[in-house]
Amino acid sequence: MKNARVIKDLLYEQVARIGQVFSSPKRLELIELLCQNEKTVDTLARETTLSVKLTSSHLRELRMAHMVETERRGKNIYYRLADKSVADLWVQIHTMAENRLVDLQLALQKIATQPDDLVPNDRESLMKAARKGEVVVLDVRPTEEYLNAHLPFARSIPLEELRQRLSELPKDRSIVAYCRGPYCLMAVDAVDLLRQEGYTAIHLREGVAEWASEDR
Amino acid sequence: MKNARVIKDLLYEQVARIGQVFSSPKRLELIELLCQNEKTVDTLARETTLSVKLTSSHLRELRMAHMVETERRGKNIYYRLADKSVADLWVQIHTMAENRLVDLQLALQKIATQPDDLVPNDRESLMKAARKGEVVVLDVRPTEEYLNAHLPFARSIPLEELRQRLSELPKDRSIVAYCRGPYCLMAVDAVDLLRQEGYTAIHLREGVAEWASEDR
DNA sequence: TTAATATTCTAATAATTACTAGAATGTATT
DNA sequence: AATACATTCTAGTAATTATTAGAATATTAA
Repeated sequence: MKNARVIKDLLYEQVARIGQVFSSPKRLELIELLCQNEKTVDTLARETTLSVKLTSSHLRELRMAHMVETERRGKNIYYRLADKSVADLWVQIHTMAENRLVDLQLALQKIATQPDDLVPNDRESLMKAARKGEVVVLDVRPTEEYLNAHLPFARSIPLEELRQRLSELPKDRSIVAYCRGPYCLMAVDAVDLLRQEGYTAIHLREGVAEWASEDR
Repeated sequence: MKNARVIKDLLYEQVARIGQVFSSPKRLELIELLCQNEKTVDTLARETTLSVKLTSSHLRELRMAHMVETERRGKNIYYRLADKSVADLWVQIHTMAENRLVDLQLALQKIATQPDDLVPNDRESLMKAARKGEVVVLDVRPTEEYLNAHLPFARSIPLEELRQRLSELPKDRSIVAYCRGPYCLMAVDAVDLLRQEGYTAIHLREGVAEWASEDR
Protein backbone atom coordinates (compact mmCIF):
# COMPACT_ATOMS: atom_id res chain seq x y z
CA MET A 1 0.00 0.00 0.00
CA LYS A 2 1.89 2.99 -1.32
CA ASN A 3 -0.48 5.66 -0.03
CA ALA A 4 -0.39 4.55 3.59
CA ARG A 5 1.76 7.55 4.45
CA VAL A 6 -0.66 9.92 2.74
CA ILE A 7 -3.58 8.51 4.67
CA LYS A 8 -1.72 8.67 7.98
CA ASP A 9 -0.64 12.24 7.36
CA LEU A 10 -4.25 13.15 6.75
CA LEU A 11 -5.45 11.48 9.93
CA TYR A 12 -2.86 13.01 12.25
CA GLU A 13 -3.37 16.40 10.63
CA GLN A 14 -7.01 16.30 11.60
CA VAL A 15 -6.29 15.39 15.19
CA ALA A 16 -3.69 18.15 15.31
CA ARG A 17 -6.47 20.63 14.51
CA ILE A 18 -7.93 19.90 17.93
CA GLY A 19 -4.51 20.35 19.49
CA GLN A 20 -4.18 23.67 17.69
CA VAL A 21 -7.33 24.96 19.31
CA PHE A 22 -5.68 24.42 22.69
CA SER A 23 -2.39 26.00 21.60
CA SER A 24 -3.46 29.62 21.92
CA PRO A 25 -3.49 31.33 25.33
CA LYS A 26 -6.42 33.50 24.37
CA ARG A 27 -8.54 30.57 23.26
CA LEU A 28 -7.75 28.78 26.50
CA GLU A 29 -8.93 31.79 28.42
CA LEU A 30 -12.14 31.84 26.40
CA ILE A 31 -12.68 28.16 27.11
CA GLU A 32 -12.17 28.70 30.82
CA LEU A 33 -14.70 31.52 30.82
CA LEU A 34 -17.18 29.36 28.93
CA CYS A 35 -16.68 26.66 31.56
CA GLN A 36 -18.42 29.01 33.98
CA ASN A 37 -21.48 29.84 31.93
CA GLU A 38 -22.67 30.78 28.45
CA LYS A 39 -21.57 34.29 27.51
CA THR A 40 -21.97 36.82 24.74
CA VAL A 41 -19.14 37.86 22.45
CA ASP A 42 -19.15 41.28 24.04
CA THR A 43 -18.78 39.84 27.54
CA LEU A 44 -16.01 37.51 26.47
CA ALA A 45 -14.17 40.35 24.77
CA ARG A 46 -14.41 42.50 27.86
CA GLU A 47 -13.27 39.77 30.23
CA THR A 48 -10.29 38.81 28.08
CA THR A 49 -9.45 42.40 27.09
CA LEU A 50 -9.49 41.37 23.45
CA SER A 51 -11.17 43.34 20.69
CA VAL A 52 -14.61 42.09 19.71
CA LYS A 53 -13.33 41.24 16.27
CA LEU A 54 -10.44 39.19 17.53
CA THR A 55 -12.64 37.46 20.07
CA SER A 56 -15.04 36.65 17.28
CA SER A 57 -12.31 35.11 15.20
CA HIS A 58 -11.05 32.97 18.06
CA LEU A 59 -14.60 31.84 18.71
CA ARG A 60 -14.84 30.96 15.05
CA GLU A 61 -11.94 28.52 15.50
CA LEU A 62 -13.72 26.97 18.45
CA ARG A 63 -16.93 26.74 16.46
CA MET A 64 -15.24 25.08 13.49
CA ALA A 65 -13.88 22.43 15.82
CA HIS A 66 -17.42 21.96 17.15
CA MET A 67 -16.21 22.76 20.63
CA VAL A 68 -18.71 25.58 21.20
CA GLU A 69 -22.32 26.14 20.21
CA THR A 70 -24.08 29.44 19.61
CA GLU A 71 -27.58 30.62 20.22
CA ARG A 72 -29.05 33.94 19.31
CA ARG A 73 -31.26 35.55 21.92
CA GLY A 74 -32.39 39.06 21.05
CA LYS A 75 -29.52 41.24 19.99
CA ASN A 76 -26.90 38.95 21.44
CA ILE A 77 -25.30 35.72 20.40
CA TYR A 78 -24.55 33.44 23.31
CA TYR A 79 -21.65 31.01 23.20
CA ARG A 80 -21.47 27.87 25.29
CA LEU A 81 -19.29 24.76 25.36
CA ALA A 82 -20.59 22.00 23.11
CA ASP A 83 -20.42 19.48 25.92
CA LYS A 84 -18.66 18.51 29.11
CA SER A 85 -15.75 16.79 27.35
CA VAL A 86 -14.42 20.20 26.30
CA ALA A 87 -14.27 21.36 29.91
CA ASP A 88 -12.72 18.04 30.90
CA LEU A 89 -10.02 18.39 28.28
CA TRP A 90 -9.27 21.93 29.45
CA VAL A 91 -8.88 20.67 33.02
CA GLN A 92 -6.69 17.79 31.91
CA ILE A 93 -4.43 20.02 29.83
CA HIS A 94 -3.92 22.66 32.49
CA THR A 95 -3.35 19.96 35.07
CA MET A 96 -0.67 18.44 32.86
CA ALA A 97 0.87 21.89 32.44
CA GLU A 98 0.94 22.41 36.19
CA ASN A 99 2.56 19.04 36.75
CA ARG A 100 5.23 19.46 34.11
CA LEU A 101 6.17 23.07 33.55
CA VAL A 102 8.38 24.61 36.19
CA ASP A 103 7.68 28.13 34.97
CA LEU A 104 3.98 27.61 35.54
CA GLN A 105 4.54 26.21 39.01
CA LEU A 106 6.59 29.25 39.93
CA ALA A 107 3.97 31.63 38.56
CA LEU A 108 1.25 29.88 40.52
CA GLN A 109 3.30 30.03 43.70
CA LYS A 110 3.45 33.79 43.33
CA ILE A 111 -0.32 33.92 43.20
CA ALA A 112 -0.77 31.89 46.35
CA THR A 113 -1.19 34.50 49.04
CA GLN A 114 -0.30 32.11 51.80
CA PRO A 115 1.20 28.65 51.85
CA ASP A 116 -1.95 27.25 53.43
CA ASP A 117 -3.91 27.20 50.20
CA LEU A 118 -6.14 24.19 50.00
CA VAL A 119 -4.81 21.29 48.03
CA PRO A 120 -7.12 19.37 45.69
CA ASN A 121 -6.96 16.26 47.89
CA ASP A 122 -8.91 17.98 50.60
CA ARG A 123 -12.13 17.66 48.63
CA GLU A 124 -13.89 15.20 50.81
CA SER A 125 -12.84 16.70 54.10
CA LEU A 126 -13.82 20.15 52.83
CA MET A 127 -17.28 18.91 51.89
CA LYS A 128 -17.68 17.20 55.23
CA ALA A 129 -16.81 20.45 57.03
CA ALA A 130 -19.09 22.46 54.72
CA ARG A 131 -21.97 20.09 55.33
CA LYS A 132 -21.59 20.46 59.08
CA GLY A 133 -21.34 24.22 58.72
CA GLU A 134 -17.83 24.31 60.17
CA VAL A 135 -16.57 26.31 57.19
CA VAL A 136 -18.26 28.66 54.76
CA VAL A 137 -17.62 27.92 51.08
CA LEU A 138 -17.74 31.24 49.27
CA ASP A 139 -18.23 31.68 45.52
CA VAL A 140 -16.93 35.12 44.53
CA ARG A 141 -17.77 34.91 40.81
CA PRO A 142 -20.51 37.02 39.21
CA THR A 143 -23.99 35.89 40.19
CA GLU A 144 -24.93 34.42 36.79
CA GLU A 145 -21.99 32.06 36.93
CA TYR A 146 -22.92 30.98 40.42
CA LEU A 147 -26.50 30.37 39.33
CA ASN A 148 -25.36 28.27 36.37
CA ALA A 149 -23.27 25.95 38.52
CA HIS A 150 -21.50 26.09 41.86
CA LEU A 151 -19.82 23.89 44.41
CA PRO A 152 -21.96 22.04 46.97
CA PHE A 153 -22.95 24.20 49.96
CA ALA A 154 -21.40 27.32 48.38
CA ARG A 155 -22.78 30.79 49.07
CA SER A 156 -22.54 33.55 46.49
CA ILE A 157 -21.05 36.94 47.13
CA PRO A 158 -19.50 38.42 43.97
CA LEU A 159 -16.08 39.95 44.57
CA GLU A 160 -17.39 43.41 43.70
CA GLU A 161 -19.98 43.29 46.45
CA LEU A 162 -17.81 41.60 49.04
CA ARG A 163 -16.66 44.72 50.86
CA GLN A 164 -20.22 45.94 51.42
CA ARG A 165 -21.54 42.52 52.40
CA LEU A 166 -18.81 41.49 54.82
CA SER A 167 -21.27 41.41 57.70
CA GLU A 168 -23.00 38.39 56.13
CA LEU A 169 -19.93 36.30 56.91
CA PRO A 170 -19.06 34.84 60.30
CA LYS A 171 -15.76 35.64 61.97
CA ASP A 172 -15.66 32.51 64.07
CA ARG A 173 -15.40 30.08 61.15
CA SER A 174 -13.03 29.63 58.22
CA ILE A 175 -14.12 31.02 54.88
CA VAL A 176 -13.03 29.02 51.83
CA ALA A 177 -13.14 31.24 48.76
CA TYR A 178 -13.04 30.02 45.18
CA CYS A 179 -13.61 31.49 41.72
CA ARG A 180 -13.20 30.28 38.13
CA GLY A 181 -10.16 28.12 38.66
CA PRO A 182 -6.44 28.30 39.37
CA TYR A 183 -5.83 31.09 36.83
CA CYS A 184 -8.57 33.35 38.04
CA LEU A 185 -7.44 35.93 40.55
CA MET A 186 -10.77 36.87 42.07
CA ALA A 187 -10.51 34.45 44.97
CA VAL A 188 -6.99 35.72 45.68
CA ASP A 189 -8.32 39.24 46.03
CA ALA A 190 -11.22 38.02 48.13
CA VAL A 191 -8.91 36.21 50.52
CA ASP A 192 -6.69 39.29 50.81
CA LEU A 193 -9.66 41.46 51.65
CA LEU A 194 -11.12 39.00 54.14
CA ARG A 195 -7.83 38.59 55.98
CA GLN A 196 -7.38 42.35 56.19
CA GLU A 197 -10.78 42.55 57.80
CA GLY A 198 -9.93 39.95 60.40
CA TYR A 199 -11.57 36.90 58.86
CA THR A 200 -9.99 33.48 58.61
CA ALA A 201 -9.86 32.98 54.84
CA ILE A 202 -8.53 30.12 52.72
CA HIS A 203 -8.02 30.04 48.96
CA LEU A 204 -9.42 27.05 47.07
CA ARG A 205 -7.76 26.93 43.67
CA GLU A 206 -10.30 24.70 42.02
CA GLY A 207 -13.32 26.01 40.17
CA VAL A 208 -16.46 24.22 39.07
CA ALA A 209 -14.81 22.70 35.98
CA GLU A 210 -11.97 21.23 38.03
CA TRP A 211 -14.44 20.02 40.63
CA ALA A 212 -16.68 18.36 38.06
CA SER A 213 -13.82 16.61 36.29
CA GLU A 214 -13.78 12.98 37.36
CA ASP A 215 -10.17 12.06 36.71
CA ARG A 216 -8.00 13.75 39.22
CA MET B 1 -4.27 45.06 40.90
CA LYS B 2 -2.93 46.53 37.67
CA ASN B 3 -0.80 43.58 36.64
CA ALA B 4 -3.57 40.99 36.83
CA ARG B 5 -3.70 40.85 33.03
CA VAL B 6 0.06 40.32 32.83
CA ILE B 7 -0.09 37.45 35.30
CA LYS B 8 -3.01 35.83 33.52
CA ASP B 9 -1.31 36.12 30.14
CA LEU B 10 1.71 34.40 31.60
CA LEU B 11 -0.34 31.56 33.06
CA TYR B 12 -2.36 30.82 29.94
CA GLU B 13 0.78 31.07 27.82
CA GLN B 14 2.34 28.27 29.81
CA VAL B 15 -0.67 26.02 29.47
CA ALA B 16 -0.75 26.77 25.76
CA ARG B 17 2.73 25.28 25.51
CA ILE B 18 1.24 21.92 26.32
CA GLY B 19 -1.45 22.47 23.71
CA GLN B 20 1.25 23.36 21.20
CA VAL B 21 2.93 20.03 21.69
CA PHE B 22 -0.29 18.38 20.57
CA SER B 23 -0.75 20.72 17.61
CA SER B 24 1.74 19.08 15.27
CA PRO B 25 0.74 15.95 13.30
CA LYS B 26 4.27 14.59 13.45
CA ARG B 27 4.53 14.95 17.18
CA LEU B 28 1.19 13.21 17.58
CA GLU B 29 2.47 10.33 15.51
CA LEU B 30 5.58 10.14 17.68
CA ILE B 31 3.43 10.10 20.80
CA GLU B 32 1.30 7.30 19.41
CA LEU B 33 4.39 5.26 18.61
CA LEU B 34 5.75 5.86 22.08
CA CYS B 35 2.43 4.65 23.49
CA GLN B 36 3.39 1.21 22.18
CA ASN B 37 6.86 0.96 23.65
CA GLU B 38 10.07 2.85 24.22
CA LYS B 39 11.94 3.41 20.96
CA THR B 40 15.19 4.84 19.66
CA VAL B 41 15.38 8.01 17.62
CA ASP B 42 16.38 5.96 14.61
CA THR B 43 13.34 3.70 14.91
CA LEU B 44 11.00 6.64 15.36
CA ALA B 45 12.48 8.39 12.34
CA ARG B 46 12.04 5.29 10.21
CA GLU B 47 8.47 4.66 11.31
CA THR B 48 7.41 8.26 10.74
CA THR B 49 9.51 8.73 7.56
CA LEU B 50 11.06 11.82 9.07
CA SER B 51 14.73 12.65 8.97
CA VAL B 52 16.65 11.79 12.12
CA LYS B 53 17.40 15.44 12.68
CA LEU B 54 13.79 16.53 12.41
CA THR B 55 12.68 13.65 14.62
CA SER B 56 15.27 14.71 17.13
CA SER B 57 13.97 18.25 17.17
CA HIS B 58 10.36 17.15 17.64
CA LEU B 59 11.46 14.90 20.46
CA ARG B 60 13.22 17.88 21.95
CA GLU B 61 9.87 19.69 22.16
CA LEU B 62 8.38 16.69 23.91
CA ARG B 63 11.32 16.52 26.29
CA MET B 64 11.08 20.20 27.16
CA ALA B 65 7.44 19.71 28.09
CA HIS B 66 8.53 16.77 30.27
CA MET B 67 6.26 14.47 28.31
CA VAL B 68 9.00 12.00 27.39
CA GLU B 69 12.03 10.63 29.17
CA THR B 70 15.26 9.40 27.67
CA GLU B 71 17.65 6.68 28.62
CA ARG B 72 20.92 5.80 26.95
CA ARG B 73 21.61 2.12 26.48
CA GLY B 74 24.71 1.39 24.47
CA LYS B 75 24.86 3.36 21.25
CA ASN B 76 21.19 4.21 21.32
CA ILE B 77 19.04 6.67 23.22
CA TYR B 78 15.63 5.29 24.08
CA TYR B 79 12.62 7.55 24.37
CA ARG B 80 9.55 6.69 26.39
CA LEU B 81 6.49 8.55 27.62
CA ALA B 82 7.02 10.23 30.98
CA ASP B 83 3.87 8.65 32.39
CA LYS B 84 0.45 7.31 31.58
CA SER B 85 -1.23 10.72 31.59
CA VAL B 86 0.48 11.55 28.31
CA ALA B 87 -1.04 8.49 26.63
CA ASP B 88 -4.39 9.31 28.21
CA LEU B 89 -4.29 12.84 26.87
CA TRP B 90 -3.46 11.53 23.40
CA VAL B 91 -6.42 9.18 23.53
CA GLN B 92 -8.71 11.91 24.77
CA ILE B 93 -7.62 14.35 22.07
CA HIS B 94 -7.96 11.93 19.19
CA THR B 95 -11.32 10.79 20.56
CA MET B 96 -12.48 14.39 20.62
CA ALA B 97 -11.23 14.83 17.07
CA GLU B 98 -13.13 11.76 15.93
CA ASN B 99 -16.31 12.95 17.60
CA ARG B 100 -16.17 16.44 16.20
CA LEU B 101 -14.37 16.63 12.89
CA VAL B 102 -16.33 15.41 9.92
CA ASP B 103 -13.24 15.20 7.73
CA LEU B 104 -11.66 12.79 10.16
CA GLN B 105 -14.76 10.64 10.34
CA LEU B 106 -14.82 10.37 6.56
CA ALA B 107 -11.15 9.48 6.42
CA LEU B 108 -11.61 6.78 9.04
CA GLN B 109 -14.58 5.35 7.17
CA LYS B 110 -12.36 4.89 4.13
CA ILE B 111 -9.95 2.85 6.22
CA ALA B 112 -12.65 0.56 7.55
CA THR B 113 -12.48 -2.40 5.22
CA GLN B 114 -15.96 -3.58 6.11
CA PRO B 115 -18.80 -2.00 8.03
CA ASP B 116 -18.59 -4.71 10.65
CA ASP B 117 -15.61 -3.22 12.39
CA LEU B 118 -15.84 -3.62 16.11
CA VAL B 119 -17.11 -0.61 18.01
CA PRO B 120 -15.47 0.35 21.31
CA ASN B 121 -18.60 -0.60 23.29
CA ASP B 122 -18.02 -4.24 22.55
CA ARG B 123 -15.15 -4.38 25.01
CA GLU B 124 -16.74 -6.56 27.60
CA SER B 125 -18.41 -8.94 25.22
CA LEU B 126 -15.16 -9.23 23.27
CA MET B 127 -13.26 -10.13 26.41
CA LYS B 128 -15.90 -12.65 27.40
CA ALA B 129 -15.65 -14.32 24.01
CA ALA B 130 -11.85 -14.21 24.11
CA ARG B 131 -11.79 -15.78 27.55
CA LYS B 132 -13.96 -18.65 26.38
CA GLY B 133 -11.81 -19.07 23.28
CA GLU B 134 -14.68 -18.27 20.93
CA VAL B 135 -12.59 -15.65 19.17
CA VAL B 136 -8.87 -15.18 18.68
CA VAL B 137 -7.54 -11.74 19.56
CA LEU B 138 -4.57 -11.10 17.30
CA ASP B 139 -1.87 -8.50 17.90
CA VAL B 140 -0.14 -7.76 14.58
CA ARG B 141 2.38 -5.22 15.90
CA PRO B 142 6.10 -5.93 16.07
CA THR B 143 6.99 -8.42 18.81
CA GLU B 144 8.68 -5.91 21.13
CA GLU B 145 5.53 -3.82 21.30
CA TYR B 146 3.47 -6.89 22.09
CA LEU B 147 5.89 -7.88 24.81
CA ASN B 148 5.73 -4.41 26.36
CA ALA B 149 1.95 -4.44 26.61
CA HIS B 150 -0.93 -6.15 24.89
CA LEU B 151 -4.66 -6.73 25.22
CA PRO B 152 -5.86 -9.54 27.46
CA PHE B 153 -5.81 -12.96 25.78
CA ALA B 154 -4.08 -11.55 22.69
CA ARG B 155 -1.71 -13.67 20.60
CA SER B 156 1.18 -12.11 18.73
CA ILE B 157 1.82 -12.55 15.04
CA PRO B 158 3.54 -9.49 13.54
CA LEU B 159 2.02 -8.40 10.25
CA GLU B 160 5.24 -9.23 8.40
CA GLU B 161 5.13 -12.86 9.49
CA LEU B 162 1.41 -13.31 9.14
CA ARG B 163 1.42 -14.84 5.65
CA GLN B 164 3.88 -17.55 6.64
CA ARG B 165 2.21 -18.30 9.93
CA LEU B 166 -1.40 -18.45 8.77
CA SER B 167 -1.62 -22.12 9.75
CA GLU B 168 -1.39 -21.15 13.41
CA LEU B 169 -4.83 -19.58 13.17
CA PRO B 170 -8.16 -21.44 13.24
CA LYS B 171 -10.63 -21.11 10.39
CA ASP B 172 -13.64 -22.01 12.48
CA ARG B 173 -13.44 -18.99 14.77
CA SER B 174 -13.43 -15.24 14.28
CA ILE B 175 -10.10 -13.49 14.40
CA VAL B 176 -10.10 -10.02 15.91
CA ALA B 177 -7.03 -8.14 14.74
CA TYR B 178 -5.70 -4.96 16.30
CA CYS B 179 -2.55 -2.85 16.06
CA ARG B 180 -1.41 0.53 17.43
CA GLY B 181 -4.72 2.29 17.31
CA PRO B 182 -7.24 3.76 14.89
CA TYR B 183 -4.59 5.50 12.78
CA CYS B 184 -2.39 2.49 12.34
CA LEU B 185 -3.06 0.55 9.18
CA MET B 186 -1.42 -2.74 10.07
CA ALA B 187 -4.61 -4.36 11.35
CA VAL B 188 -6.40 -3.25 8.18
CA ASP B 189 -3.84 -5.08 6.08
CA ALA B 190 -4.01 -8.09 8.34
CA VAL B 191 -7.79 -8.30 8.03
CA ASP B 192 -7.55 -7.98 4.25
CA LEU B 193 -5.05 -10.81 4.08
CA LEU B 194 -6.98 -13.06 6.44
CA ARG B 195 -10.23 -12.59 4.54
CA GLN B 196 -8.53 -13.36 1.25
CA GLU B 197 -7.33 -16.60 2.76
CA GLY B 198 -10.78 -17.58 3.90
CA TYR B 199 -10.61 -16.57 7.54
CA THR B 200 -13.31 -14.72 9.40
CA ALA B 201 -11.51 -11.54 10.39
CA ILE B 202 -12.68 -8.47 12.26
CA HIS B 203 -10.86 -5.16 12.72
CA LEU B 204 -10.62 -3.76 16.23
CA ARG B 205 -9.71 -0.10 15.98
CA GLU B 206 -8.49 0.29 19.52
CA GLY B 207 -4.89 -0.20 20.56
CA VAL B 208 -3.38 -0.67 23.99
CA ALA B 209 -3.44 3.05 24.79
CA GLU B 210 -7.14 3.31 23.98
CA TRP B 211 -7.83 0.13 25.90
CA ALA B 212 -5.95 1.32 28.97
CA SER B 213 -7.64 4.71 29.03
CA GLU B 214 -10.36 4.66 31.65
CA ASP B 215 -12.65 7.36 30.45
CA ARG B 216 -14.48 6.25 27.35
C1' DT C 1 41.04 4.76 16.07
C1' DT C 2 36.89 4.25 13.52
C1' DA C 3 32.04 3.79 13.02
C1' DA C 4 27.33 4.37 14.65
C1' DT C 5 24.03 7.10 17.06
C1' DA C 6 22.25 11.40 18.33
C1' DT C 7 22.32 16.28 19.24
C1' DT C 8 23.36 21.07 18.40
C1' DC C 9 24.34 25.19 15.82
C1' DT C 10 23.70 27.98 11.91
C1' DA C 11 21.21 29.50 8.02
C1' DA C 12 17.61 29.73 4.80
C1' DT C 13 12.93 29.12 2.99
C1' DA C 14 8.01 28.44 3.06
C1' DA C 15 3.92 28.48 5.55
C1' DT C 16 1.04 29.63 9.14
C1' DT C 17 -0.70 32.43 12.85
C1' DA C 18 -1.97 36.38 15.77
C1' DC C 19 -3.24 40.69 15.67
C1' DT C 20 -4.90 45.33 14.06
C1' DA C 21 -7.73 48.33 11.21
C1' DG C 22 -11.18 49.85 7.90
C1' DA C 23 -15.27 48.93 5.46
C1' DA C 24 -19.24 46.36 4.46
C1' DT C 25 -22.95 43.22 5.87
C1' DG C 26 -26.46 40.89 8.54
C1' DT C 27 -29.87 40.53 12.45
C1' DA C 28 -32.72 41.99 15.85
C1' DT C 29 -34.44 45.73 19.06
C1' DT C 30 -36.49 50.17 19.88
C1' DA D 1 -35.17 54.60 10.62
C1' DA D 2 -31.72 54.38 13.94
C1' DT D 3 -29.08 51.60 17.07
C1' DA D 4 -26.67 47.67 19.16
C1' DC D 5 -24.48 43.40 18.44
C1' DA D 6 -21.79 40.40 15.67
C1' DT D 7 -19.54 38.62 11.61
C1' DT D 8 -16.98 38.83 7.38
C1' DC D 9 -13.79 40.55 3.99
C1' DT D 10 -9.65 42.74 2.83
C1' DA D 11 -5.09 44.02 3.75
C1' DG D 12 -1.02 44.43 6.11
C1' DT D 13 2.52 43.51 9.71
C1' DA D 14 5.04 40.84 13.00
C1' DA D 15 6.13 36.58 14.89
C1' DT D 16 6.43 31.83 15.01
C1' DT D 17 6.89 27.21 13.14
C1' DA D 18 8.13 23.31 10.15
C1' DT D 19 11.35 21.81 7.28
C1' DT D 20 15.86 21.02 5.00
C1' DA D 21 20.86 21.17 4.82
C1' DG D 22 25.72 21.58 6.17
C1' DA D 23 29.01 21.36 9.71
C1' DA D 24 30.55 20.48 14.25
C1' DT D 25 30.26 17.85 18.53
C1' DA D 26 29.45 14.21 22.08
C1' DT D 27 28.95 9.42 23.47
C1' DT D 28 29.63 4.77 23.11
C1' DA D 29 30.82 0.19 20.74
C1' DA D 30 33.91 -2.58 18.26
